[in-house]
Amino acid sequence: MPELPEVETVMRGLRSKLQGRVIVRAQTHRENMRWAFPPGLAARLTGARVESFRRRAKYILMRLDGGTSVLIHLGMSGRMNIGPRHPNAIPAHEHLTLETDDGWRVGFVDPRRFGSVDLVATASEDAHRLLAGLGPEALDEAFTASSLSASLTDKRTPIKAALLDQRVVAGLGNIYVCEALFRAGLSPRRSARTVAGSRAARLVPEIKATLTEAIAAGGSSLRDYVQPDGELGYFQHAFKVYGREGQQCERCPGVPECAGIRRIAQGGRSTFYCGKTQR
DNA sequence: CAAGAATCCTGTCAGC
DNA sequence: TGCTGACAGGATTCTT
Repeated sequence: MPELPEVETVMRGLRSKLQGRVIVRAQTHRENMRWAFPPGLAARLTGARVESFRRRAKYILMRLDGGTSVLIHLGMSGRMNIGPRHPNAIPAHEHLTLETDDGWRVGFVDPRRFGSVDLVATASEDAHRLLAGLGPEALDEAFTASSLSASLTDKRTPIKAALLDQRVVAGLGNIYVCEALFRAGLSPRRSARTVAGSRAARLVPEIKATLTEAIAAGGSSLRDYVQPDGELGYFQHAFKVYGREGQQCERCPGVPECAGIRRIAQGGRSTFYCGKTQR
């Protein structure tokens, strides 16, 4: 379920285990995920020292010495697993394995293979084709009500779809869009251009709070962002509307005219919302 | 050009 | 228990 908070938490987990370490061994176990791995990926990783990490939208950037960064996207089903180095067989759907000089083994597992790995020059990371068109980071101070308003002004698409568009704001996915719209009291069906203005002023702080709270939940529930089973980054998080079709929302306790949380399809994806409090 | 649909792939789960 | 179909948190690419 990698949206911004999960990717952030996975990135922090990788940082806690890999930053400053030397990769003594790297192996790919197929030639591609969503796209072909870049030529020489394993060779470039082998012997490299991991300098630092950062996240951009739902991408993780791992900077190596020598001026190369590894660009990682977890897709829909991507996970990072870490554990003591061992000689066992490759786990199912593990496509990339790294081993560090202090005895850890990191595996990138992605059954659905919508994830990706690429190399990019550290000095020009943001010029990579996958990053170049991204909008402002959802948690960056450059993402404001006025900046959001400006990008929604002419959009007739539903606000739900607009917020999923990474060119409008980077990092949100289906779950947190639903959650943020609920908190802001805005209908996911509302035309995006009608959110420009005062409604955007209500929405932006809720987007940020939703994401910040989710990241905090990950940070507080996981030691070094690593689960006991070695999986990085994921955590239990209670959603207010996502996945709660038919349940009473927290704003309508005992309100008879509230039909409960609805589920509709928008652009082929499920949207959850309260028809009474979200307008 | 904007917006919606199709698409990549496998696992899981509900229903029969 | 086993089969089938729907669906899944993404984002690019293709069509309209």
